[in-house]
Amino acid sequence: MSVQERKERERAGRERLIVATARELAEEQGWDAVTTRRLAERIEYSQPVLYSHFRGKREIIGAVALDGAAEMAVALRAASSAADGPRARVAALARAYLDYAVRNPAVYDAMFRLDGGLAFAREDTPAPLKDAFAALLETLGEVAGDGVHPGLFTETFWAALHGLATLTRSGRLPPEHTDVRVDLLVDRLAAL
Amino acid sequence: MSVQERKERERAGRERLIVATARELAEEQGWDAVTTRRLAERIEYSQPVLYSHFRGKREIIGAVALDGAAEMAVALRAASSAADGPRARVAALARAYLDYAVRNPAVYDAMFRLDGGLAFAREDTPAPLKDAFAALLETLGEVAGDGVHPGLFTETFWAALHGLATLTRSGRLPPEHTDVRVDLLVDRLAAL
DNA sequence: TCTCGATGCTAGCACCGCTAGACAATAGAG
DNA sequence: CTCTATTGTCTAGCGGTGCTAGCATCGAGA
Repeated sequence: MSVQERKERERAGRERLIVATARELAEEQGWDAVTTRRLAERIEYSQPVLYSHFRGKREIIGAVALDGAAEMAVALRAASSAADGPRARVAALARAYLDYAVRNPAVYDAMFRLDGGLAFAREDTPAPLKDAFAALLETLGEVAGDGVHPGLFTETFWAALHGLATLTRSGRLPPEHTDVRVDLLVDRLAAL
Repeated sequence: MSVQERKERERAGRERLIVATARELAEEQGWDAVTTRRLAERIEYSQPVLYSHFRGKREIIGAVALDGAAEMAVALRAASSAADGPRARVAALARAYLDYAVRNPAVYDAMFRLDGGLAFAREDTPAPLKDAFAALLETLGEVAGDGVHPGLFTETFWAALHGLATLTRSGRLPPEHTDVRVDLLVDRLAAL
């Protein structure tokens, strides 16, 4: 019986290794460089091993996305709770969000740009994704304003942040004055 | 001399055919399905012909993006000018933008999600891109509010729309209540 | 010690973007 | 009208991709 448990542990460890290595590789050289061959070589196993853990590359992206969501939720809550007053909390949250996107571009892509086969905004949405959204909601919900649904407000604010993050990183918005744009968003969108 | 002209015309015609066919194929089956082989087959030429017009697939995406930008600029100006008053103009503009993204998802991706090798927000930015941004600016600039740079305001508003468009289409935001989110954006962000 | 199932490997599929080099069509010279 | 030179297009192939069939090896339990 203990043999089986050891095997399961080893298997779980290898799965974590795959996900961590995929993330590393993606952050180093971009997701296009994360090929099954390169990934297999880095973990020192053959390609088919990857397929005994994940259905395919998509699921690996999904796994990285879930890790990232949990991480981001922590970062968002930390930033928000370190600030005093609604205005400061919202501003800190927004900055933390964009900061995470800049510091972890590949993970951000896995979460919000690439197809990781994950369900969003549904009952069967994985817990880490729900929790990351909850982290946004906790701070943004209190500045939604009268008669505005907190969830819808959070979604809208999130979309704006996402637009800034993606357009800036792809070079479609100039990198300067990002803070001005964020301030604009915070000052106008939040009902303070 | 006239022979040369005829050849140039034919060449230009074929180039338009390539771009139009790439766009068709992308709208029908997504950009992943736009392979050089399939594209070559549809235009009834061999693959290398594509490379005598474009450096590679990226440039073809860029060409589709430029067509789309010109088209979108027209749509935005039409929507805006058909509305009375700043509030209505901004709302019409926002709806037209999202409407274009929904109706032409592949073109939208070519413009704002994929890498078409185009320069954004610079002096050497292609005219159609500049003009599409100008179309946004014409309407949004007048509601930027005192002391807010019209360009920066337009960028921020655009980013918010882009976020809504991409998150909704990728299933990360539920498709319902899009109009509520847009109204929120218009009412709060614009200084009316 | 032997058997048998689990596990990881090699090899290969169909497809990708892209290109070298052979070949055919055609414009211009004589 | 013929010949040559150039232009244009094609076939074939390179190294890569995600993914999988089927074989070999290893180790647990009898």
